[in-house]
Amino acid sequence: MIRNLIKKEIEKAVKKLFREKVDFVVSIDGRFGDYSSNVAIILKGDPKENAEKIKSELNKSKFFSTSIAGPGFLNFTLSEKGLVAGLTYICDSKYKLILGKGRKVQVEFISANPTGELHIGHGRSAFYGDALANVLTAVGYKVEREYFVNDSRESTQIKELGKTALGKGISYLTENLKKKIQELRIKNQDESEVGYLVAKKIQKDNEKFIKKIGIKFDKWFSEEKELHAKKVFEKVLEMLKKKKLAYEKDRAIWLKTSQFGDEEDRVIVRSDGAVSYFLSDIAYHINKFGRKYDKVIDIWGADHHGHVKRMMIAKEMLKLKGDLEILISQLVTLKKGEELQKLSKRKGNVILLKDLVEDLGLDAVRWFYLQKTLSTHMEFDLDLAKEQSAKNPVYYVQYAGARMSSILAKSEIRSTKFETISKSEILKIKLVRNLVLKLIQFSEVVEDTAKDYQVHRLTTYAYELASEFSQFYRDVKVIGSENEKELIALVALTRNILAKTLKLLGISAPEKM
RNA sequence: CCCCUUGUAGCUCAAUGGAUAGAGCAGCGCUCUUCUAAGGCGUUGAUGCGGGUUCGAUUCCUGCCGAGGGGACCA
Repeated sequence: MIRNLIKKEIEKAVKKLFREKVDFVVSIDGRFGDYSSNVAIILKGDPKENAEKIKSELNKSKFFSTSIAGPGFLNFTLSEKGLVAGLTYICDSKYKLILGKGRKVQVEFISANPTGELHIGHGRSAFYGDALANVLTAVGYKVEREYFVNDSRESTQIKELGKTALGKGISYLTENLKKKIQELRIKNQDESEVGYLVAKKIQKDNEKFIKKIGIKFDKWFSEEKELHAKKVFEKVLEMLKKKKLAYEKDRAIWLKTSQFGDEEDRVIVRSDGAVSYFLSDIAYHINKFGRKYDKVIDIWGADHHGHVKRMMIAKEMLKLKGDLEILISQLVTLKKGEELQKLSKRKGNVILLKDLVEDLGLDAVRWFYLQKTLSTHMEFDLDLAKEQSAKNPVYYVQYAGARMSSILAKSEIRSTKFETISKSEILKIKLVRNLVLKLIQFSEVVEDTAKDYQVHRLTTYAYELASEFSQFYRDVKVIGSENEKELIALVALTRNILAKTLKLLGISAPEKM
């Protein structure tokens, strides 16, 4: 909010002083001030002269003071009025981040095949997708979470699963699956049917587990029920043929994606008559956009990245309305000795997410995943993860929160209105000022994250906030202070913002540790 | 061979084209008569290699080297 205010003031000044329009940034940078901007350097002419001009124009502001440094950077230091304005903004209960403006967004993630339990690779998409959905909700989008269940009787993996259940194969075979197969007392001999039944059971377990790790989906979209049973593929095919976007060749049906920039046309119905994955995806996206989302976000594993282009092309071909964004999550490889091994459910070479959560605890696991960007190539080492877990920064952050709770519980003062902070002298204390600045950044961090989806920024922010508080805690005694009332309000606010940040990440904020 | 992603400190990760590349862990020093020492303070230590664009490059372009993924009528 303060950042936007500074930006607007600069824009005003630039408009008045220069004829140019420039694309400048105001960044949170505490090294030389509280915020800083490169505007004077980007403008034509001598950067320092530009900076001087802008500075003298901005000096009218009562919210911040401006200084010039380096090659022409403008650094802004908030005045007390500025700090109070920032605080007011994040405290105002009526206030809501309105970036999303109530637009409908769907986030589809995990969507693991119902052929086995979730492994550590799925953990990424699971927690990232969940946190992203939280953030988008926080800025005013209407968000729906969806999980695509790849349970079509026709699909290869369901048939393979059926084969295994009938003792004719070993794909996906684990101890757990053996148990399930026994429980089902299979009589039917049809691979598809058996596979479907087993998959249904596996899916049910996975849904239970996902709920247990704190993720709630609005919709579990069954390929079999929603697409296959409703003959959607036939309808889509007919439509594609009618629009002359599909044709038959070598007994298969192809989509003319090459006319829209793809390297080659793609098969949508195999020569054996089975629907390809691509057609299934197209039908699914027609369904999605038919539900009138303004934006659809798919989170896919890197092994599907080759499909991104053709999916985008298909969307264009069909003129589906709304934005489609496909995010790629890099895969997780297992480190065993010096060798890297790809996770494979078919080979049974996996570490289950369930086991990881049991060993390390949900909060530590969530933090572990969420502190990395989606593009990090993770080499997973279970021993290392366990070793690190005890020192997971999540505990540091939670510990700071517990200290805040402890202060609040011990103080006699129960009124925690933020207005008291602004009316007092405490803003003159350096450590209070630092803490307040960090609090003010909260809305800015959330806003940035909603724009670029870099959810890990929130873990960094949570850590920084905890760190600012820890320093404050060391030197500023709250209970018994002559400013106790004001300081209590500050602690309560810090506690509130920290809890909000952790909630976005899906991490708990215990009162005691 | 082609395409995508990627290479930052001993390890795990950050860094909207910006200023002195940040954290955590590990290491080495301090620091509990004080609201929780799971804390605080200090310190050692890094952009794979070579060009280019730019006032400025970890970031953009390009060549090489390494890693992961894709290049199926599997998903």
